[in-house]
Amino acid sequence: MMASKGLTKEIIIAEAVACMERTGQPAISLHELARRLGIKTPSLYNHIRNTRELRHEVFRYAIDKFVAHQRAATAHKERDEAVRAFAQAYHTFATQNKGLYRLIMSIPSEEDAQAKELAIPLLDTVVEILSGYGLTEEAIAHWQRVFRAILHGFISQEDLGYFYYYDSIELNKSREIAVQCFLDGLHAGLRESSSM
Amino acid sequence: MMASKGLTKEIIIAEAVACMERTGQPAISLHELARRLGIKTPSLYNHIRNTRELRHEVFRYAIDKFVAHQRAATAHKERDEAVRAFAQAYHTFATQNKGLYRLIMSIPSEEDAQAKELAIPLLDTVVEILSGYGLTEEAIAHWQRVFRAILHGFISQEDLGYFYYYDSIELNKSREIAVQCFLDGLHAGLRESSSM
DNA sequence: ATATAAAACTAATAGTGTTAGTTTATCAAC
DNA sequence: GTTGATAAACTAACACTATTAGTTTTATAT
Repeated sequence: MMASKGLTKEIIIAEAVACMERTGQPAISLHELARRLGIKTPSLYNHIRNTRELRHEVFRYAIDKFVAHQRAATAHKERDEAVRAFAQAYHTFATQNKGLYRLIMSIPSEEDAQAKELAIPLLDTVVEILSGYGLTEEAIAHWQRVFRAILHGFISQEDLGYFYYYDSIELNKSREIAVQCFLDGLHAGLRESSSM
Repeated sequence: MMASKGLTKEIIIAEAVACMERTGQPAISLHELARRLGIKTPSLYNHIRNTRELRHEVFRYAIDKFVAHQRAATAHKERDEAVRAFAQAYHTFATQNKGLYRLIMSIPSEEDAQAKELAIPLLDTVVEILSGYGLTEEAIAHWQRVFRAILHGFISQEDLGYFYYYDSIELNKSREIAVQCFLDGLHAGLRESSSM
C-alpha cells in the first residue's frame, strides 16, 4: 500500500490551514506538513508545484474566509453602523485567525500580481460600505485606504507588541476611539466637500 | 594573513545595515554577509553570538536612526504642525529605509522583551507631540496608538500593494486625508471631553 | 622569544525546499 | 484476468540556510 492514500490537494491545503490556525504562524514547513499527513516530504510534490503555490492556495482560502466573515457581519447594515460592524469583524477575524491574517498581510508585495487579483474582493467589501455615504469615486478610493490603514495598523501593532507601552490602558477602548476617529474624520471630510 | 583583518562587530552590523538598505529586505544571510566582508561564514561567530543577536543590533541601529529622524523633523514644532511633520517624516523614513523599517516592524512580537525595551523611544516621540494637546495620560495612550496605527497601517498596505486597487488615485493625497482624519478625530475627541 | 588570545579557518550537522529517478498500487481495456 | 498507463508514493541527492567543534594562524604583551 504505497501508492494512493487518497491524498488530494484539498486535503493538503486543509492541513496547512489547520496548522497555521493552530500555530498562528503564516507558514508551515513541508517536512512538518508531510509528517502530519503520514507521507514523506517529496511526495507532496505530486500534488503541489512548490511552496509558493501552496501558500497561494492557502491565501485564496484565507481571503474567502475573511471576506465571508466581513459580509456576514455587515449584511443589511449601512453607513456608520456598517463601518463599526466591519471594524469589529475585522479585528475578530485577525485575532482569531492569526496565521491566516498574517498570511494575507504578507503576500502581495509588488511581484505577485496573481495574489493582488485574489485580494480584490477584500477591498470591495470596504468600498461597498463607503458607497453608502454618497462620495465620489475618488473620495471612496481615498477613504477606503484610510479605513483599511487604521484597521490593519491597529492589528499589526497590537500583534507586534507595540501597544503594550501603557499596558494597563485598555486596547478595546483604543480601538473604539480609532473607529470613532475615522468616522469623525470622514464626516468632517463630507462637510467640507459639500460646502464647496 | 589569516587572523585579524581588523573586523569588528560594528563593521559587521554596518555591512548588514547596508545590505538591508540596498535590498529593502529586513534580513541578510550569514553567507552573503561573510562574502561581502571577505571571510568565511563561521568566522562571523567570533564577533556575534547568532543571527538573533545580529538582528537585535541592527534593530537598535534602526530604532536610533528612526527616532533621530523623527526628532529632527518635529523639533520646535507643536500640535497640528508637529503631527503633520511627524507623519511626513515617518513616511519618508519608511520608504527610504524600507529594510530597516520592515525590521522594526517585524521584531518585538510577544517574546522579545528586550526589543520592546529598545523600541520605547520610538513611542515616546509620539507621546511628546500629543502632550501638547493637554490630554490626560490615558487619552494620550489611546491617541498615540491611533496615530501610530494609521501611520504604520498606511505604509504597510502601500508596501504590500493593497493600495494599488485604484492605482490612478494619488497615494500622497490619500495620506494627507489620513492625517487630516486623525487631526479631525482628535479635535472632535477634545471637544467631547472638554464638554463633560 | 614565547605564551596567550583573538580571529580566522575547515569540516560537519541539522533544517529548509526541491529535483530526478524509481517503485508500487489502482483502474480501464482487451 | 493479464496488460499497460497513470497516479502517487518512495529513496537519494543537492543547494541553501544557521550553527558548532575543533584547528590554525597571526598579533600582541610580557
